[in-house]
Amino acid sequence: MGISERKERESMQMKNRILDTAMSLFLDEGFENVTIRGIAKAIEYSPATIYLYYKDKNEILYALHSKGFDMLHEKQSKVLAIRDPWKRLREHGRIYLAFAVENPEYYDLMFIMRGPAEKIKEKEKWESGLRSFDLLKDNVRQCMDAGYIKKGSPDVAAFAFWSLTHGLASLVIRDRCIMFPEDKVDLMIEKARNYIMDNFVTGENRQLHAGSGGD
Amino acid sequence: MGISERKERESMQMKNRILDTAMSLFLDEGFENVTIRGIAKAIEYSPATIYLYYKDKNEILYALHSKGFDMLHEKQSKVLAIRDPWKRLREHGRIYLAFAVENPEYYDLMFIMRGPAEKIKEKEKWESGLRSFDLLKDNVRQCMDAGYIKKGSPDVAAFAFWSLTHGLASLVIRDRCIMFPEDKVDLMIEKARNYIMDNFVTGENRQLHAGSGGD
Amino acid sequence: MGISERKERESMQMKNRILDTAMSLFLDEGFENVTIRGIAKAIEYSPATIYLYYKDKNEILYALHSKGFDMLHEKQSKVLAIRDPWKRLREHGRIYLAFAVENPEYYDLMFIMRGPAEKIKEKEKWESGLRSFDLLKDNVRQCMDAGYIKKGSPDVAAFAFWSLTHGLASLVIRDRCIMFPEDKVDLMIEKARNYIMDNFVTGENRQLHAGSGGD
Amino acid sequence: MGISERKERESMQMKNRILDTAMSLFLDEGFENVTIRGIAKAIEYSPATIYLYYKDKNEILYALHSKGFDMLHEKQSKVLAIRDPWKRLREHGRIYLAFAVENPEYYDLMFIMRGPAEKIKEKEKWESGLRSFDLLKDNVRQCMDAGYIKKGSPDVAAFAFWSLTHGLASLVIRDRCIMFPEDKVDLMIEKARNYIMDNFVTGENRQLHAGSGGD
DNA sequence: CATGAATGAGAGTTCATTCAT
DNA sequence: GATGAATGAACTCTCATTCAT
Repeated sequence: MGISERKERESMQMKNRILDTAMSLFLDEGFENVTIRGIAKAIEYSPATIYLYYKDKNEILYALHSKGFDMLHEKQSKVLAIRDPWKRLREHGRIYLAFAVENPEYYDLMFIMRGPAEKIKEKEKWESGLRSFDLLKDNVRQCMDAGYIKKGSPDVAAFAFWSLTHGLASLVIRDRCIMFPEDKVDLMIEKARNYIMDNFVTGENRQLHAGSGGD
Repeated sequence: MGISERKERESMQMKNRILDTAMSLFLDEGFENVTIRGIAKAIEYSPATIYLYYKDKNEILYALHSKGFDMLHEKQSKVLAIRDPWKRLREHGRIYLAFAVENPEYYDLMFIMRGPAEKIKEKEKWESGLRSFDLLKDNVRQCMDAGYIKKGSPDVAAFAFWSLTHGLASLVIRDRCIMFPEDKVDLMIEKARNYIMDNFVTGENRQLHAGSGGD
Repeated sequence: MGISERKERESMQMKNRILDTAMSLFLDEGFENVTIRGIAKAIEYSPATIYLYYKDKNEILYALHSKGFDMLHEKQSKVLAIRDPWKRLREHGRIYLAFAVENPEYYDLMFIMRGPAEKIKEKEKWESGLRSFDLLKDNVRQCMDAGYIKKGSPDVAAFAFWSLTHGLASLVIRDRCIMFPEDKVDLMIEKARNYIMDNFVTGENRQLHAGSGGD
Repeated sequence: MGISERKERESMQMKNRILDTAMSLFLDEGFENVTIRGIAKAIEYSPATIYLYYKDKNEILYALHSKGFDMLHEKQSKVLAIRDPWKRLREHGRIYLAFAVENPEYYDLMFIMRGPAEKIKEKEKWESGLRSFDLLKDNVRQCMDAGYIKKGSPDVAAFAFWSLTHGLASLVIRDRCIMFPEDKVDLMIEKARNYIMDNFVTGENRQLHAGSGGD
C-alpha cells in the first residue's frame, strides 16, 4: 500500500507538472503553440512520456479546464459567507471578473475556447460549468425573494447577469476593447458593471443599496 | 466591354464562392480546420487556384471579417430611421443579437476569434469595430439626454450594453449554454436581455416604456 | 513580304525583351528567382505569352547563354588585329577576364551554371564554347611557333591558360575571394595573372616581353 | 553505457547516410533537386525522419560543406611531411585536384555553389576556406624564400596557383571540357598543370626540378 | 517508467506549364 | 497574338501519435 500510494502520488505530481507546463506555455506563446513536443521539452521528458499520463492533447486541455473551474469555485465559495444576498451577488460578479482578468488563459479555456467545448458536450455535460451556474442561480433567487431585484425566472436573471459579466471579460480577453486606453480597461469594466447593477435594486431597497453596491 | 464585365463578374463570383466555402468550413469544423486545401477540395478546384483570387490565407480571413462588418452595418443602419432613442437602442441590440445568432461564424470572426484580432491591431485599428461602437455610443447618449436612462459616461454605458449583448451572443456561439434545452436558447437570450433592459428606464418614463421594450 | 518581315522583326523584338528582362531579373535577384511569372510581370504580359516565343524556361536560359557568347566573341575578335602572338594571347586573356568581371551573370551562365550545361550536351555540343577554345588554341600555337612559350600540345597549353583565367573569374563570381578586401580583388586578379604569364616567355624572348606583358 | 554508445553510433550512421544520400542526389541531379523528400525516399524513410537528425535543409548543406573541408584538410595535411617546399607545393596542388576529381560534389559545394556561399559570409567568414588558403600561402612563401619561384607577394602567387587549380577543377566539374574525350580529361588536367608549373622554377633550380615536378 | 525512432497526415505556398477563348 | 484561368506536382516543415525496446 505504501508503495502504491507513493506511485499514485508521484503520478499525480507528474500530471501536475505537465499541466503547469502546458499552462505556462499557453500563457507565454498562445494556444496555437502549446504542443506536446513543447511540453515534453519544457519538462525534459520525451513526448512519448506525456502519453503515459494523458491520453491525448485534448485530455490535457480538458484537465486544465477543470483545474480552472476548481480555482474559480474556490474563490467563489468565499462568497457564501456573505449574508445579504444582494451584496453576495455583486461580490459574486466581482470575484468572477477578477478571476477572468487575473487568469485570462484559464478563463479563455473555460468559457471561450472551442477545443474543450467539444469535450464538454461528451464528457459530463460540463458539470463544472453547471455547478457554477447553479450557484449563481441560487444567489439570484434569494435576491428575488428578498425583494432586491425584480421577481421572475431565476434562470433568465442568472443568465442575464452571467452574460453581462462574461461579455466584459471576453471582450477584454479577446482584445476587442481597443477603443479604451489599455490602462483604463479594468476601470471601465468595473464602471460598466456598476452602471447596470446599480440600476437594479427595486423599490425601497434601491436607496439602501444602489451605488454602495457591496463591491 | 461586355466581355470584361462578364469576367469581372465571374471573378467576383469565384471570390465569393471561396469566401462562402471558407465560412461554411469554419462553421462545421472550427477555425483551425479552415485550410486552403480544404476550401479547394470543397469547391472542387486545385489549391493553387485559390491563390489566383486571394494572396494568402490571411487575406481570406480578413475578407470574411470585413464582409461580416459590412453585413452588420447594413442591418444596423436601418435602426437610424427610428426616432425614439430608447426604442432605437433596444432595436439596435435586437438586431445585433439577431446577426450573431443568424451568422455565428461571422460573429465569431468579428468579435471572438484571436487570429484576426492580430490583424485588427495592425491594419486599421479595427476601424469597422470602432465605427460600430460609436454608433452605439451616440444612441446611448441620446437616451441619456432624453432621460430614458441614467446619465453618466456614454462610454461606460455603451460598453455595458455591448457587453451584455456580446456576452449572450458569445456564450451561445461557443456552446456554453448547455444548461438550457437547445430549442429554448433563443428565447432565453431574448428574455435575459429584456430582464436587464426593462429595468433601465428611469423616472416617469419607466411606466411608459418598460416591458413594452420596443422589441 | 513586307508584312512577314515586319512580323519577324516584331517577334525578334519581343524575344529580346524577354531575354533582357530575364537577364535583369537574373542580375537583380539571382538565378533562383528568375521565374516565368517574374519575367511576364516585368514585361507586362501574361506568363502564357512567354511560351509563344520560347518553348520553355530552359530555352530562355540557353538563349541567354548564346547571347553571352556572341558578346564575348565580338570582344575577342578585336584581338585578331594584334600581330604579335604573345601580345595577342595576353590581350586575349585580359579581354576574357574583363568580360567576366563586367558581365558576371553571363559568365556564370556560360561557364559555371549547371542548367545550360545540360543543354550544351544535347544541343550542339557547345559549339559556341568550342569556337572560343579553338581561337585560343590557334593563338597558343602561334606563340609556340614564334618561340614565346614552350613547345608542346596546343590543347594542353590552351587548356592551362584557360583554366588559369577561368579560375580567377569563377572564384570572384562565386564569392570565394573573401580573403581579399573587396576593392582590391580586381587588382589581385590582374597581378595573379601577370605573375604566371610573366614567367612564361622562354629563352631570349624572356627579356623582351616579361613584365611588359602586353596588357 | 554500451547501449548509449550504440545509440550514439547508430545516430551517427544515420546522419552519415543522410549526408551521403544528399551528396549522391546532388551529384546526379544537381543542387536544385536535392530535396528533403528526395533524400527521404532514397533512404526509404519518411521526410519527417530527416528532421530528427538535421534541423533543416541548410543544416544538411552546411554539414556537407564542413565534411568536405574536413576531408580536404585531412588529405592536405599529409603534405606537411614533405621537406622541400617546391615538391610540397606541387604535391599540394596534386592532392587538391585529386580531391576535386574524386569528390566533385563536395568540391562543388565548397568552391562553386552559390547557396552555401551565403552561409559562408555570415557564419564564420568561411574559416575553413581561409585556413586552406593560408596553408597554401605559407607554402608559396617558402618556395620564394628558397628561390624556387619568383619573389613577390605570397598573396598574389598563392591566388594565382589556386586559380589555376580551381580553374581546372571547376571546368571539369561543370562540364565545360567536352572538347576533350571524356577518358582523357584527367590526363589533360595533369598535363595542363605541369605545363604551367614546370615553367616556374627559377635560375639554377630550374634544371633540378622542372619536369620532375615531384608529382 | 521512460524513450528514441519513426511516421502519416497535412499545413501553406510556389512554380512551370497548358489550353480554351 | 495574347491571355485568364486553371492545375499538378513539388516544395519545406510541423504535429500528434505509436511502438519496440
